Amino acid sequence: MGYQNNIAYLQQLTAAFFEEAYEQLIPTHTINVNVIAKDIDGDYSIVLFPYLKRFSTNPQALGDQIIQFLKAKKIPLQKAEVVKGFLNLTFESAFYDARLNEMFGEGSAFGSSASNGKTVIVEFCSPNTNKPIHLGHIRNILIGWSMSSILEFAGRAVKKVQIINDRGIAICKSMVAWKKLADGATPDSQSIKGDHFVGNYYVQFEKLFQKEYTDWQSGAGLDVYKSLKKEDESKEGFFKRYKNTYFNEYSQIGKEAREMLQQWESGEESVISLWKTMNGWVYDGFDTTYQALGVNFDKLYYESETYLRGKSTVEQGLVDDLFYRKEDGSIWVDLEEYGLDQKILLRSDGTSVYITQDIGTALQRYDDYAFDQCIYVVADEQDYHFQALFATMKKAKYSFSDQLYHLSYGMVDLPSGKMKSREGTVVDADDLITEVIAEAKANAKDSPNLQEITEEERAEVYNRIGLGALKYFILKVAAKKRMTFDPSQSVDMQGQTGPYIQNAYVRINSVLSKSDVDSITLSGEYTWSNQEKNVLILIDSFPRVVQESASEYDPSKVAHYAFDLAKEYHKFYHEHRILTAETDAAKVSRLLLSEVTGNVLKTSLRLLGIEMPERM
RNA sequence: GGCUCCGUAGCUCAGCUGGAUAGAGCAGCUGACUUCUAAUCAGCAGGUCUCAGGUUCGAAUCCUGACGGAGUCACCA
Repeated sequence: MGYQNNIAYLQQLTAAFFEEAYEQLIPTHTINVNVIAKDIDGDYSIVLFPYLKRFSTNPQALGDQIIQFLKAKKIPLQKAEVVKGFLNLTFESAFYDARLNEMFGEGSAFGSSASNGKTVIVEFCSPNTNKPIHLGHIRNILIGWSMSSILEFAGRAVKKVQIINDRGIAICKSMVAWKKLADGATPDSQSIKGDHFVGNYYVQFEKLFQKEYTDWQSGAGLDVYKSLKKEDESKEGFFKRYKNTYFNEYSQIGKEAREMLQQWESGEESVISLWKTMNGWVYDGFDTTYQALGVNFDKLYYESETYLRGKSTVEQGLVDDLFYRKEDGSIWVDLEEYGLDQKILLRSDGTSVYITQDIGTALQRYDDYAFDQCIYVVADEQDYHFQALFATMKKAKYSFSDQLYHLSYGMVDLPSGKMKSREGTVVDADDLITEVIAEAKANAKDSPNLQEITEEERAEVYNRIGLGALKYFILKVAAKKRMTFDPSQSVDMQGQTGPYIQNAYVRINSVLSKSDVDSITLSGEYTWSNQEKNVLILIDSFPRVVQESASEYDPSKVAHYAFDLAKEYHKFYHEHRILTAETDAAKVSRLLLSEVTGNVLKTSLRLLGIEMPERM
């Protein structure tokens, strides 16, 4: 846990220099230390430009001063020179032996931070219970899961939660359609996964509704069109716009769904019972998908259990004069002081809206965990909603309102454009998972390295490789950016992919298993090559990458790092013999380098929710 | 229209708290497996970092403005 990486080390030394030579305190993190580009001589460089004016000196003079300082401190430098305003430093080879020994000593904890005593809640996934999980949820889940792992590794106590949108008009639609059409069918009787089963009835409802609406448009709806249309508005445009109003005011089947919602709210026993049954089917289906993805949660919050608390909180806020009531009875909050708008908190009929239950849920969570931070992993289409939610909590003076954070990620597009359920272009999560694993199997089944293991073990290897490809493909893109998901690219296993990284680990694993060397401590007998130093410098930077990924809420940093490291290792592997190295010193050095690299690769992928196969 | 985000190679993406000659992967072309796992490696080719100004020793990165794309501005979630 005490590992200090080389960049931080040099920053600290430079700060100490400025303090000693100029009696100036310069914050260490502002000192610009970089790993030197490959084609320039040296390991690290300190950028001197920022200090020239301030200390009225020139690069050469300042550089020389720092060099003298470092020499006096007995820093093991092999070379130090000033080049065009940069102080370029090369450590002695033996310095890296010591660093590698340290990294090895940390074992699988290398890169982690000691607990900082903070509790962080990460909310992710959070599906509706009326349809199965799709590609959009997968990105959400992978970001949420990975972020949780990274934060935990970086020293926080993490609780993974979801808010399940288990009530409301959507699930009632599925229930109405089931009652009309199912004739008692169940997921078991039809051999369909529960969430898909319920989702099918949701689709059936929409079909019935659409037919009813279309019929109406050429009958009674015509008069409505004529009397309400805007100037020059086409029939098509009008009826598109009018759909919600039709649903609420005219639709027969819409009325059935709304009545069911009212019966639900008033606790009508038969409705509650059907609701429980159908949601139960959905949860069984979800569980299967979570298991396939290898994720789980510490606690599930249900909207049906938190919305009442949201309502009463809003009503109390009205009494406390934080909110106001309009003439029609709806309750609003004025967020202009936060640069936002008026926002509705309760409908005129007293029922709750989206933000209402979010208020209740946040309070419930704070009661449960007294969190230091609560992170909501939700797509960027809801940016405004979360601004409004957080501002409302602030206005209501909740102590934790500044500890709420919206991890806003970009939505997933297909090469053909946006996913649209109406056009059937939504990529189903279960299908996708099945497909990537099948692809991995197709690639791996003839591998000579998988012949000696059992069928079960082989299946596990296909699993890890397929999911590794899928997860890496999604997580390598910066969370906040919108991404294009090309299904054919997502199953690629060459180049910048999960399997490429897994392959580097498998190679290491294979070499280590053939080695006869037990415990190793290096003592500088071997001089590292440049390529080996590239790997050493990279593994040294791992703790820094983890910190960055955590503080920027972005798993893609870890993803790119894992690839960079695998790439450097593959290159090293080609250029150097390990088990049959020139000398024993070279052999043990390379073995230790390989082992630490393997550790870091495994940890990196674990932080992304990807498991390593032992062979492939 | 207001606000927010995005624009880097044919495609998918890094680099953005200012640093050295803008990088990967895929796709294309050429090579390397009797040798520790070739899901690998080496090489070739591919760029007006959307555009125009500004800030400065230095700008893909920061500022301003345009252009292009997306999201949002619901008594939906």
